[in-house]
Amino acid sequence: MPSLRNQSRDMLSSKKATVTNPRLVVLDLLLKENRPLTIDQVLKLSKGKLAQSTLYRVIGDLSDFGLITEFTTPENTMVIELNSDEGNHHHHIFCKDCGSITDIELNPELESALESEVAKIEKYRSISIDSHSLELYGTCDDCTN
Amino acid sequence: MPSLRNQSRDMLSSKKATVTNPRLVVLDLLLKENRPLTIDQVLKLSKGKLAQSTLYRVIGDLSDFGLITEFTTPENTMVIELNSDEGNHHHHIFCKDCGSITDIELNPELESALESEVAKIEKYRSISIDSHSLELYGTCDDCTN
DNA sequence: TAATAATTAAGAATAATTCTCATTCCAGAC
DNA sequence: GTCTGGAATGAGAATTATTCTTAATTATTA
Repeated sequence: MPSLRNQSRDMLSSKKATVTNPRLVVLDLLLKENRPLTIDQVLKLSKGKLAQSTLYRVIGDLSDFGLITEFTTPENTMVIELNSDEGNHHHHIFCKDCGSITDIELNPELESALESEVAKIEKYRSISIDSHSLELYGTCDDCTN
Repeated sequence: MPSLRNQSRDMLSSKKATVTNPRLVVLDLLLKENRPLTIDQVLKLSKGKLAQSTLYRVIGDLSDFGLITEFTTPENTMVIELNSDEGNHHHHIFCKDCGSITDIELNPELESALESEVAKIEKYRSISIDSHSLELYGTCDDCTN
């Protein structure tokens, strides 16, 4: 039994979640690929081991457990990503040519400048802001060359 | 003939675009409401003067002319917004309760810090970035009280 | 290992958006 | 003002992504 599988098991157990095959398949894949994956990618990479409806439900479950995060591409399709232990905040670059999604972290000063600007906006407008997302759109490394 | 209508006409003419009723209806509405509008809002506010399929096509056309911008809500439905003459860059706050969408501008220093960070990322990763969007999710003024 | 509860798979249902194509409208030539 | 060719529209069908339903299967725990 590969180590990935044990990691996935542990992740589920640590959340007191039932350990089922579809959940393991999705977690294994995210651990193995170590990058955000679209629904299509998950389905293809898991080679028919998952029913599509199951995938969507499993994604909902894993999100609820706090193990993964969902977001969407500019074309409005779902992407999932493993939550790191530290839950570190980051952003994404979407390549308009190949559709690849890359994680980026802002330099910490900028990120905290952003946070404090958000806090200012909250106060000034008397609204409350739960989260923010910054997304970059462009052409990736591979597609530029 | 109201002034809105003339403004809308002028916008289309200035782009050498054919002036048609559906296009005028959409532009009039955006000028009148002066805020981002969802597809549903446009359809309701235009009270059956537009076929849904026409609306989607007109939105594509107006985007191509550079008159409006499309983006999407966290629930993945389309929103359109008039492009200001200066094309000033701004961001959005989405209220998770009432779904309202509000424009915000970052303070200029932060916005330019963001720009230069993006430039740095471009250089460092040898990618090219066309645009970025920052979106805030929370609860608006009205829904907080 | 059996009972119970949770999860799955398949396909139907839904929602947003795009497409098709026959009809209608607009803009420029007369 | 009328004509005409190309552009745009409207109605509904088609498509795509996602969610829902339900009977069957699987996981947990006693």
